Amino acid sequence: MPELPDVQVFKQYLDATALHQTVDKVEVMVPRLLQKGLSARSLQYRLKGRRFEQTRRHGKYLLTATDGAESLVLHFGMTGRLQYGKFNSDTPDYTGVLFRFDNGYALDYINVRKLGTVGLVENAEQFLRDEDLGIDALDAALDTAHFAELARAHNKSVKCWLMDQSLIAGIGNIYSDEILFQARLHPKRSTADLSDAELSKLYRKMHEVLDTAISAKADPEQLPSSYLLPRREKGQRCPECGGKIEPISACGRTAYYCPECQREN
DNA sequence: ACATTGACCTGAGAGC
DNA sequence: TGCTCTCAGGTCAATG
Repeated sequence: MPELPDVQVFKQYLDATALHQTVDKVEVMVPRLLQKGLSARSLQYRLKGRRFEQTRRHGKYLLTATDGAESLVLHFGMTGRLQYGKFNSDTPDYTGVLFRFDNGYALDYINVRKLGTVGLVENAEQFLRDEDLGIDALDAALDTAHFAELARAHNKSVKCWLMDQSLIAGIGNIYSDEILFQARLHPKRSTADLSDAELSKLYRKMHEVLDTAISAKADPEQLPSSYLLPRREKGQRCPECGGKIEPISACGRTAYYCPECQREN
């Protein structure tokens, strides 16, 4: 689930629930989720008594500054999510890390597939650099000129390029499909070959899709009927032309697209 | 440089 | 019903 829109929704959720709560205890059920070198003991020790003060999202990462010097870093992998509620001893299935607050509530970091990260960093900016993350897809500094420049500097398939977190952070397999469908571009087109008009449309559609998805709370059911996502499956009908949606292997993932609306040339 | 593959995990769904 | 196979919204390392 967690690409940029999903993580933005998690951010809003955390803001509305766990923000300003004081951490009383941290329970780590799945140690492998912890950032390399971080022990459950250390996480607990460093967070105890701290309050969650401010959140920010960069790409697929959610960073939560505490009232101390450190920020909590969450990455959700493919199946991570958050759940806040009154603490009771039988935690939900798949809770990886549980942050208990002194008000009797707890924030669950839940992750079925255990691919994800819970970490603690001193310097958020430094962390983002260390992770080699590019500019956030919705950062105002990423204007259409910068976007085009990034595209021209590479010669990769446009889907691969959109998903490359070191160039633009936040877009994954699902939303790259939607953005490419809305821009009517074939996933395997090379970024170096895109015209100015195509790049400009791609930029606009990237914003449109991400904004729309956030407004829809990242729920495919709530997306406009012109969107691919709710029909992202082999043999489903294209919302534009009624043709069949096809899978194609691109970038080591399965891309779904409309061969009619998204021509290769 | 760029693309692909397999690994890391577990569950859901398809097919037999 | 139960088994086996494949696949899944993420990233990383190794390989062509």
